Amino acid sequence: MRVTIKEVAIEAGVSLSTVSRVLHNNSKITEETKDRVNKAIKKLGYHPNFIASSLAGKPTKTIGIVIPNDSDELFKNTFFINAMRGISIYAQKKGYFLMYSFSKNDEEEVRFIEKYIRSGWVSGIVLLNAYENDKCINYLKDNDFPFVIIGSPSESKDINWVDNNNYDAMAEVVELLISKGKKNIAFIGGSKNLRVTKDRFAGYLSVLEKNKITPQSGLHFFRNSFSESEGYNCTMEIIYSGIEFDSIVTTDDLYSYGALKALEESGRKNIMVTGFNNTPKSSYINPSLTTVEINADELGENAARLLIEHLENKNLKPSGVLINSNLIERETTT
Amino acid sequence: MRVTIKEVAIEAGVSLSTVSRVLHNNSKITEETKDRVNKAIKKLGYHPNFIASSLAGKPTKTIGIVIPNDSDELFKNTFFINAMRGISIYAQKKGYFLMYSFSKNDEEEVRFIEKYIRSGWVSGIVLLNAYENDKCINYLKDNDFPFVIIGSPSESKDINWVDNNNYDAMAEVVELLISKGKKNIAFIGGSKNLRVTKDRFAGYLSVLEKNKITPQSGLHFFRNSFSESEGYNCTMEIIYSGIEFDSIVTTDDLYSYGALKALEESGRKNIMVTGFNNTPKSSYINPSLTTVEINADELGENAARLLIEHLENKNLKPSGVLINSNLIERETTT
DNA sequence: ATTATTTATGCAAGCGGTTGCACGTAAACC
DNA sequence: GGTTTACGTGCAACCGCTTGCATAAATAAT
Repeated sequence: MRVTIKEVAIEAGVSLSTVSRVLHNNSKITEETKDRVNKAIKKLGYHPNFIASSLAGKPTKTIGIVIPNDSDELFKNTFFINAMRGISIYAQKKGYFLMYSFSKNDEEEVRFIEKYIRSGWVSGIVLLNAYENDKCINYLKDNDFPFVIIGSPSESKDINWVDNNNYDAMAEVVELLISKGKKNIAFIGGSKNLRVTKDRFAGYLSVLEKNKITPQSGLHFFRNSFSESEGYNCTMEIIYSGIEFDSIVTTDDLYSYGALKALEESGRKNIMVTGFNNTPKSSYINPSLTTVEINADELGENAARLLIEHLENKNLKPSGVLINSNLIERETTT
Repeated sequence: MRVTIKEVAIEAGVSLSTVSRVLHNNSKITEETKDRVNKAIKKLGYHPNFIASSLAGKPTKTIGIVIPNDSDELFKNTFFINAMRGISIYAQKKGYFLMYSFSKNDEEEVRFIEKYIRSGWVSGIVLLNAYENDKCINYLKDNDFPFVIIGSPSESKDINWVDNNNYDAMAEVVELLISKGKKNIAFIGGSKNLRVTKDRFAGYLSVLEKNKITPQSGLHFFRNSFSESEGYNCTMEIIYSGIEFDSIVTTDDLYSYGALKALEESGRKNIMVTGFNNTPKSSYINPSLTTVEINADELGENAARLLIEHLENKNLKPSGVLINSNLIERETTT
């Protein structure tokens, strides 16, 4: 059997409570008894039993991570592992345990969250949602359970979130194109309902305005799914429309791959293209794609920080954190 | 406060023990009381508290996963996330929770394992070690703690492991080359101390022998680190040596990338090259690389299966499982 | 010296389940 | 009809730790 607090108490000649107090050094214990207890702990090789400790009321110091498993897109894979690693870096530093589960769909996602909460295992949850999942958020809010979401919530409900500074990131991209003499910049993005699309589009518009360029709605595209073919189609639409354009920015590398394909097929030269998310493929293709690295590690790390801070200080107000991204210049903008 | 077994007992008009027994339906309880209890459970929305249950002696049904975090290369491929997903698929089906931690180095790895065990949280461990880590294995064996390792142990110590059928996989690769008329096949692999290298090399030799081709030691390379530059160097060595060769097999895509570079630089044509691990880059480069998909999902899934089976049946003997891989033919072998 | 105040430590009641053993009742036996 | 057997259920101890409250000793105040 493992060494328990009881053996330590006997060895040190004190009561169980004293040992427990030494362990949490919360009460004023004489240096002398503290020493005795610590020696006993060392001598017996005692390690506290977290389960018992949790049952008795201490927080579990465990965070549950829920990962959607419904998307095969590659970038998400590196995104997830990096985010998970980021979370682990902060959590481990703070002595927290990490649990994870992959969910096939929204419904399962809620079920897992429920299980995490009801079982008593975890004291906080990180939602690694690439997109909206109001079911989860509502469930967590209804249960008043601490959580943080990576990605911004659609409306600014008062919850904890961590996201990129999408406005600035896209602004930087557009600045780059303008500095290269581009003026007619097309925009291909996801659904306009997504906060991320709105922010990136706003960043795009801001730079146009700053440079006294009138935005042309004929160059703006919002699609409901992320895929190469959507990028291809949008680009073809522009070409057929006859609207003048000299460059394309997108909110996801996938769109850009499609755009590049369309440009090549239609023989259009000197059109600069940029992407978003720095997917693995972006550096291997020819020409290599200028894109934005979103720093998933940092997103994860800050998500963990935010959550743990709120776990340890219950009356902190929910807040959001913006993480900077890096523009990676490659061949499609030269 | 959450609903406890006590409220259920009162609601159903039975004792705590009866409710507990219904929950585990291990003793003979009348259908009628069983019904009453189940109704009460449903009515009150009762969910068992795993923490209490674990304290009272039930297994935690939680598996700890330890991931080495010391190599950035490892994060370029999707091995880990896929293995983790594979593990989750089986574990979740069986109602197990999953914990993970990234470790910076061997030492930290052992520390995390120790923490997992001593805290009482986990009842089994999956080692996601790309290579040997005897410290961990020894620690786990010394403590007689259930675990499984993904990758084969160096010697066949009696432990649970899951690995690819590296012998057959490499044999298939070499068969392919021979079927294309190749005879002088170079081999570039990792350290010969690694079981994985030994197995793949053995598979390679077996096919040569079967085809009455005499292996030439001048075409065999074993390097201690996995990197593009090692692959480059080995290939250059062959070229300088003047030994005739018409193809190269490697035990990792990274070597192959280096080899391709060397071949291109030196203007050698018609040399077929194959890799291993199906890294993302392998399909994007030009020419695309013929390689072997090792099916990380399946490795993970089977690791979880093996571990859970042993957890639930203590007197099972340790065993190993071989997972098939798939040869992916691409342009470097056409 | 006596009483009031502080302080370090111990006591014991939980936290929410599990389970060996005891017990009462009903069925089975002679 | 009385005794044995089997079976379903309850009692209570326990898992290892936490913590409010009580207590005894030490210190300060009068």
